[in-house]
Amino acid sequence: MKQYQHPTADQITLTGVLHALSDPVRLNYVQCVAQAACEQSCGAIPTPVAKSTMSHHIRVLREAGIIHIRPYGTQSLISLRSDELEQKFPGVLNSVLKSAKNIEVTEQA
Amino acid sequence: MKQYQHPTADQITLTGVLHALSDPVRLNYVQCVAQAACEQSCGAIPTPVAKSTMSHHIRVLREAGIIHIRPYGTQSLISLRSDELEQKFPGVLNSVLKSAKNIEVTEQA
DNA sequence: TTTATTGTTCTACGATTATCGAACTAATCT
DNA sequence: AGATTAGTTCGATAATCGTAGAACAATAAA
Repeated sequence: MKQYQHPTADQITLTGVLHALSDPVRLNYVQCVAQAACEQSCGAIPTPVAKSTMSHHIRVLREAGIIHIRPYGTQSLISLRSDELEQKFPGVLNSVLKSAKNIEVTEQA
Repeated sequence: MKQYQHPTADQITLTGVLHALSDPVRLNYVQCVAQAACEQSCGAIPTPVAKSTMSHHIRVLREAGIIHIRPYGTQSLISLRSDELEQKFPGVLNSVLKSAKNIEVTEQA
């Protein structure tokens, strides 16, 4: 069974988190996972890039400590480490996701 | 008199802001400017890198819309565009700066 | 006018990053 | 057992990034 390494809370850094969220592909991905409010398989989320590129981005998000990956058969189930991030960097993830959501709405106007 | 181009509020992007803040040198710099609570000259803030590197970083912060630069004689006076950023991305800058400050305190423990 | 100060730009380098197609791996389905 | 599915890794490319020393530019001080 494939096992993924996730950083402990101590290993998560603010600049690492900001860096991971500063890429539009990754920010959009995290938004979609957040909106789903439950574990999503990798492929459940539409992506504008190749599968290999998406694997790369998901690895960046995992290594930054933003997502948790749970293997489930041939799928990888993704969830946000919201609680740990909120405890470590209060308000950062939530405010970023809210702003990203507002942008989405504004751009659809 | 040297004039600096600053992006308008419309031109400021969330990923641009996150990218600019994801570098430790720039995050530290923005923290120092925030703590000062008034315009600082470039050189008033200690930096761990060469002057030319710092000029580069300051340009990135300006182009991301995080800081405003006002030439003042041979100096450049730096201020945070806090209000505009708060209006556009509520809570993002403040929560990031608070977390950065907490890290600073924790690391001194 | 010359010198000093502050900060910028130029140029270059090494490292990192995002991208993708091809090939691969592990689990599940038939 | 073979085929399918989901996702990963490999290897390559091009672009971006952070770094710095040297040279420069604008302003102020002497």
